[in-house]
Amino acid sequence: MIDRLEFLLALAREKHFGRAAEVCGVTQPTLSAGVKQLEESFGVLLVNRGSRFQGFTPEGDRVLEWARRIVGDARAMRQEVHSLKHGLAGRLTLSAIPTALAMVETLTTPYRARHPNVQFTVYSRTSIEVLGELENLEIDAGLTYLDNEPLGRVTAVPLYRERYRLLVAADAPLGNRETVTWAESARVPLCLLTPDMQNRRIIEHLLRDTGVDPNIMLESDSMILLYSHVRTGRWASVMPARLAATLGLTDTLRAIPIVEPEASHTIGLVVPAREPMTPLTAALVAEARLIAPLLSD
Amino acid sequence: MIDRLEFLLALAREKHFGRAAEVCGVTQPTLSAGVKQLEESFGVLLVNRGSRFQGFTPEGDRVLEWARRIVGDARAMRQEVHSLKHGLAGRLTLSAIPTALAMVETLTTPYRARHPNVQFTVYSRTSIEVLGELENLEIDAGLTYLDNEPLGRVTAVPLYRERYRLLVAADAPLGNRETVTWAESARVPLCLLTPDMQNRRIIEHLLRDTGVDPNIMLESDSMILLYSHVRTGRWASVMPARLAATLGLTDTLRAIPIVEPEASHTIGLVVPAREPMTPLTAALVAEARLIAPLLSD
DNA sequence: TCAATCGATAGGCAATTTCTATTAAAATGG
DNA sequence: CCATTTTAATAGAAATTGCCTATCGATTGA
Repeated sequence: MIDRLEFLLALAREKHFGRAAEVCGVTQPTLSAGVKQLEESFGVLLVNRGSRFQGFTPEGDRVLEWARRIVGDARAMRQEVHSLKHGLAGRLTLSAIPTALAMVETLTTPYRARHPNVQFTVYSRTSIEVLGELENLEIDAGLTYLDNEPLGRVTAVPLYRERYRLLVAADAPLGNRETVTWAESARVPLCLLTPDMQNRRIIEHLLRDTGVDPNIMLESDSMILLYSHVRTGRWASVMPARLAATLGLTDTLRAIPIVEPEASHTIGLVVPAREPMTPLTAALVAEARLIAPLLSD
Repeated sequence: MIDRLEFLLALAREKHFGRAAEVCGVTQPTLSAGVKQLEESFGVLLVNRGSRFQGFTPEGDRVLEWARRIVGDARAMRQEVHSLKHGLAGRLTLSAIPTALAMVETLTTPYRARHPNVQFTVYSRTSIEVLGELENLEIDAGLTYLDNEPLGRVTAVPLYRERYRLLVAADAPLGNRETVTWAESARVPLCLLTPDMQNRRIIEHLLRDTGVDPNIMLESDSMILLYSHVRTGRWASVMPARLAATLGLTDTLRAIPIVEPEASHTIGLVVPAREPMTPLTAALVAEARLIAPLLSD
């Protein structure tokens, strides 16, 4: 029964019988049969098919909702019983938006000190993907913006506020300034994240609000790629202050506060809104609540 | 998996492998094997055994807690999907304390008018049993005292307050009075419920508080039995006002308010504290909220 | 029209589940 | 103290279920 519900969850995120089967580690006929058995046991069609996956029926959507809950509870149960016997152990899977990747360490390092047997998997994802994966129980927690997109059924712990800096060589134009305006920044050729990233949309919005068309020379979904370009002193970028600080500034590279306006956005930990949480997730939320005051400015 | 968790729930309430198996419709070796498989899959012993059932281990208690939740959710899911297709249908199982049995009708009659395809099973139980059955998901809802024993993990809807009357023949001693005191009632030979019933304990307490040792001539767990005795005019009893009214008074039988003190206790609907509830249960709670104002005095 | 994609179906093998029958251990009762 | 009863575990057989490979039919797109 629970296996079948997992089939349904996989189908919801893959929207494709074959791929969903692969994710579940079974063959496509097995997954098809599993879904069909669910349908027979409920006496209702759950999936609209027409030689290909065409989404769920209304009943299917409801079952999906229950499946998330039941599968989540079953996992939490296993984890809790295991923790009772062997202490906190297992793997925490996180997804973080690229600009928050460098902050993950502030959570994982103290967590590991407390619970040395917990392993981590961290993905770099867009904020939309983070929420989708959270919804489908693909990940245990996410690090993303709390104050923009609607978050859905999650528990959120604010961690810090993202503020923006112009990263630019000291000898380049604007390189000697104490502050720059968004309008000035918009005139500099920039390296930014790709447009599917919310950080890019936020920054591009702030730049365009000045009435100037920004000049985006290079875009990537990798912060390392952006930084390695900026480090040469021949490119510039806009990035969150904490990230710039973490990446380290050379004497030729400056991170200049951008004003007018001094924009900021809240970044936080998001976990599925389940009560009770899995022990691993609960410990992560506890850790986040502990370190949040140390990060706020 | 879910079947195994049901085994565990049955074992929790029967405290006996054989009987639990029977309840689940399998043989004893099957249930034994099921529990053992759960233990193996968790890597922890769940049940203390020594040639007979000796309760659960701490881990077993935790798994039991999760099992209640998961099994409850699985049932709710089935019911909800069925309701989406065929409207509210199925069977609602209730347990009520004997003095509340006559009030069940005020809930079931309007419920049935709204949802004609729902069937009912109603048990007469002690208040302790009601809460136990609720805990183990044996019943969908209960009618019992809300203000005495601790209720546990339930949602409660107050319905009415139980007030006490001396049921006595008009030509018997005290039969002509407008009110009687508890002290006076304690001197009349009475028919009451058996001492395992909370109503009996409440009334006996009120009687004894006067300093008089009550004279309880006959006891039974059946209100019908008590009433049929009192109807002869040769016996007396103490019972809730609403119950006396429902049973009907003859011209030779009177229900006299008992004062000093004018005691009362709240009776209400209790359902498992689950969010969301099963559709059948949710509709019952809605009905209870509707009729509660009509019953309060 | 032809190839590719996608999901359903058929048939066979393997794993699992469940049953009956029996055993071992403990509790009960004379 | 011994015989009987009760209780749960075990062994082995039978049935069921689950999953895989191979294939088909339908749809899509070139």
